[in-house]
Amino acid sequence: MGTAQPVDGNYARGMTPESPSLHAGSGGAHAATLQDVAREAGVSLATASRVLNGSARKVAEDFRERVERAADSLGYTPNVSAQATARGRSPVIALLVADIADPYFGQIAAGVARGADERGLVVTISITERDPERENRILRALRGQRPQGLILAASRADRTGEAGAADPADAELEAFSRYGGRVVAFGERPGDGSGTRAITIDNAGGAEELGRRMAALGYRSAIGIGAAEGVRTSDDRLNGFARGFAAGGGEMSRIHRGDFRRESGTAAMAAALAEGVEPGTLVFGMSDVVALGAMSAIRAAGRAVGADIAVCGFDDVSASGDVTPALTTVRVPLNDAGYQAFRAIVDDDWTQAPLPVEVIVRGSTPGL
Amino acid sequence: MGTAQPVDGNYARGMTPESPSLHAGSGGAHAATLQDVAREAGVSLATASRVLNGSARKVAEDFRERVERAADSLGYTPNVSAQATARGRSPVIALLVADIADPYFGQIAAGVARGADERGLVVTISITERDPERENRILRALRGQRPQGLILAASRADRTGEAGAADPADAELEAFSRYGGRVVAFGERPGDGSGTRAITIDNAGGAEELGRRMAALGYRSAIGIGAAEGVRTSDDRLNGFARGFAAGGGEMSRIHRGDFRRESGTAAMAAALAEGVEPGTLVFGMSDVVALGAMSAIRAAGRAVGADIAVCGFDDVSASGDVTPALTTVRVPLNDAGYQAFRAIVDDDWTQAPLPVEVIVRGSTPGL
DNA sequence: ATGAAAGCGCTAACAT
DNA sequence: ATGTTAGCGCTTTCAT
Repeated sequence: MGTAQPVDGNYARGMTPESPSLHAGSGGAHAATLQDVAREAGVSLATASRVLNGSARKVAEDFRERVERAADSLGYTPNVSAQATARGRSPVIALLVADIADPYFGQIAAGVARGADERGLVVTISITERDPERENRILRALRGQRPQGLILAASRADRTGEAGAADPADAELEAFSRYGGRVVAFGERPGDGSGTRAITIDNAGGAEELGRRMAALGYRSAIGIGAAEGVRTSDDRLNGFARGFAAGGGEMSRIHRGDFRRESGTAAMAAALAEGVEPGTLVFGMSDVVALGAMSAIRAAGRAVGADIAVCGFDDVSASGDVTPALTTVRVPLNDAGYQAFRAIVDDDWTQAPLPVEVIVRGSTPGL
Repeated sequence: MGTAQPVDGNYARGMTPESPSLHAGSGGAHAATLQDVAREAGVSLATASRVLNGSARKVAEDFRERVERAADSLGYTPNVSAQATARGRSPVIALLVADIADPYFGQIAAGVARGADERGLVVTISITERDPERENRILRALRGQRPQGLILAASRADRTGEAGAADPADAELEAFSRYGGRVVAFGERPGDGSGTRAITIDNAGGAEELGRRMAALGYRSAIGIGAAEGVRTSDDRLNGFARGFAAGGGEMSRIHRGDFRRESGTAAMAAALAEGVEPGTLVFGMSDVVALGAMSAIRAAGRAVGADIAVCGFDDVSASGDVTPALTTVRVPLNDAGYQAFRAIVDDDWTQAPLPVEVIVRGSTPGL
C-alpha cells in the first residue's frame, strides 16, 4: 500500500473498440464485464482477472493469450468503481483549487495532471471559490471517494493557524490520512502533526530578493497590495518584500488589502490612487493577477505604468509577459509545484525537490 | 435513468467529522461503513441505506433519527465507488481538454465544475495535449469509469470529418453513448448519428462580424494566423473573418498556420514579418492566445502593435484586456459554454441555450 | 498454474 | 414500514 498502481493494467494495450461484439446490443446494452471475458475465453474469473491486471505472471501463455483475445474482441474495459470497491482504494487524486480559471491554479493543475497521467491515476477537481464552508462540504464529500490523495491548493490550509483554534476541516483532513489517504497542502500547514505534506514555495525569499532589486533600481517608496492578514502566502510575500526593500533603503508605506482576484487588485489600486500616489512610487501586488488588476486601475486613472507608477507582482503567469510594459515579477515554477504535489502523494519516501524562484525584471519597473 | 442524481444524499447535512469514534482506530483504521452505522443504530442495512440516501421517505421518524445520529457519530461517508458499482452508474463527468493551463480551457472547465457542483457530481479532468493518440488512450481508460458523461473540448472531435474516414475514437465514443453515457463535444461533430451532443459557438458569425468591423475601421489587408487546415474552430474563424472582411472591401492576403499555442502565434507572426508586413496591415489571430503570441513577435521585431501593425483575436480571455494596446477580439462566454456542456449531459431534454458572441474593439485596432 | 468462492460496501428487489 | 437477501463487477484468499 502507499505506492500508487495503474488504474488498469491494460491501459496501453492497443485494443480495438470497433470490434464486432461491441456493436451487438443496441439500446441500453451493457459494457462487457470480466465475466463475459472469462466465459468467452473459457477460463475462470480469477484467471481472467490475473491476466488483465499486472499481478505477478502466473498464467500460462496460451491462457493469457486466450484471455487477451477475448478482452480485445469484447472491447472490455475494467470497471474502475468495481475495482475500487474490491481493492478498497480508488485510483483518484482529488485536487482542490479556488478557481480553475485562474492561471495560478491552472498551472498547478496542469502539473498535477501531468503526474497523474504517468501513473494512470485520475484527477478530480473541485472548486472552493475560496469559501471555507464550501471547502468543508467538498472535503467531506471527497472523503467518500476514498482518494489516494488530496491536494489542497489555496484553501484555508494557507492560513496562519491560531494555536488551538480547532478548524473543522482539520478533523476531516486527519480522517483522510488516518484512512490511508495522503494529504498535500500548498503552503505550510501550521498544526500538522498528521501526515499532511506541504509544498512550500519560497514566497518570503523571492519577495525579499524582489524588494532588494527594486530598491537597487532606485525606488524608495512602495505600496503593497495583498490579501487579508492571516493569509500566509500573502503575508509572506508582503513581509518578505518589505524586508528586502527596507534593506535597500526603501520603505513600504502602506498596504491595501483584498483577496487574490484581479478585481481586488483593481479596487485596491483605485483606493490607493484616491488617497494620492506620488510619481516614482512602486506598487507591489502580492500576485501577478492582482498586479495586473492594479495596472488596469492605474491606466483607468489616467496614470502611466512604469516611469510614473511602477508595478511588480509575483508568480510570472503567462499574461505578465504580454502586458506593456511587461510586468516585473518573481517566477514560480507552478507547473513543477503541481507535479511535486503529485509526487508527494504517490511516493512513500518523498522530500520536496527545490522549487527555485527567480526575480524577473521587466519594463513595468524601469530604473529611476 | 438519464437524470443525474446527487452523489450523496447527505452531502449537505452538517456532520461533524470530529466525533469521538473517528479517533478510535489508529494506524490503518478503516472508514465507517453502512454496516457500522446500521449496527450502531440497531437497524437493518436497508433502513440505514434508505435514510442515508434520498429514496422517498418511508422510514419512521425515530428510526431515521437513530440512523442519522449513528452516521454522525461514526463520521460516516458513503463509499462512492461502492455506490457506483451497486447502482451501476457513477457520479462522474469526465472532461477532456487539451491543456488546462490554457485560459480558454480553464474558463470552460470552470463552467463545467460550476454545474457539476450543483448536482453533486464529480468532474475528472484529462489532458490530451492535442495528441490524438493520447486522446484515444484516455478515452479508453475513461470508459472504465463509466462516467455519466464525457465532455470533449478541443479534441479531434473538432475536425472536419472526411466522409467514411473511420476514426478509432468514433467507435469509442459510440460505445460510450451506447452504454448510457452522454457525449458532449465542443464544435459540431460531423458524422454524429450517435447520441453525441454538440456545443456550438458561433465562430463563423462572430469572426464575420469582426471582419466587417475591421474593414469599416479602414483596414484593407489582413494576415490570418490559424491552426492546421481541417481544424474546424480555426477554419470557421478564418473563413468567417475573410468573408466579413471581404464584404467590407478588405482582403485576407495570406494565412500562416500552426496550432493553438501561444508560441505558435509567435512563430507564425515571425514568419510573416520575415516575408514583410506593410504598415497598416491587420493581423487576425484565430484565438487570443495566438494573437497575444503574435503581438509579442511584432514587438520583438521592433514594430509597434496598433497604428503600425494592427492585431485582433478571438475569445476574449482575460489577458486580452490587460495587454497594451488592449486586444480587439470577439467575446465568447466560455464559462457559460462549459456550463451548457454540463447541462447537455444531465438534462434529458436539452437544447443549447444561445451563446452570444460579441465583437469588442480595443486599442490594438485603431481606426485608420 | 487454475478455479471456487468469499468478500468489498452498497442498492434494490422481494418478503414480511 | 422494516428486514432479508441477492446481486453490482471485481479481487483475492484458499483449495486443488
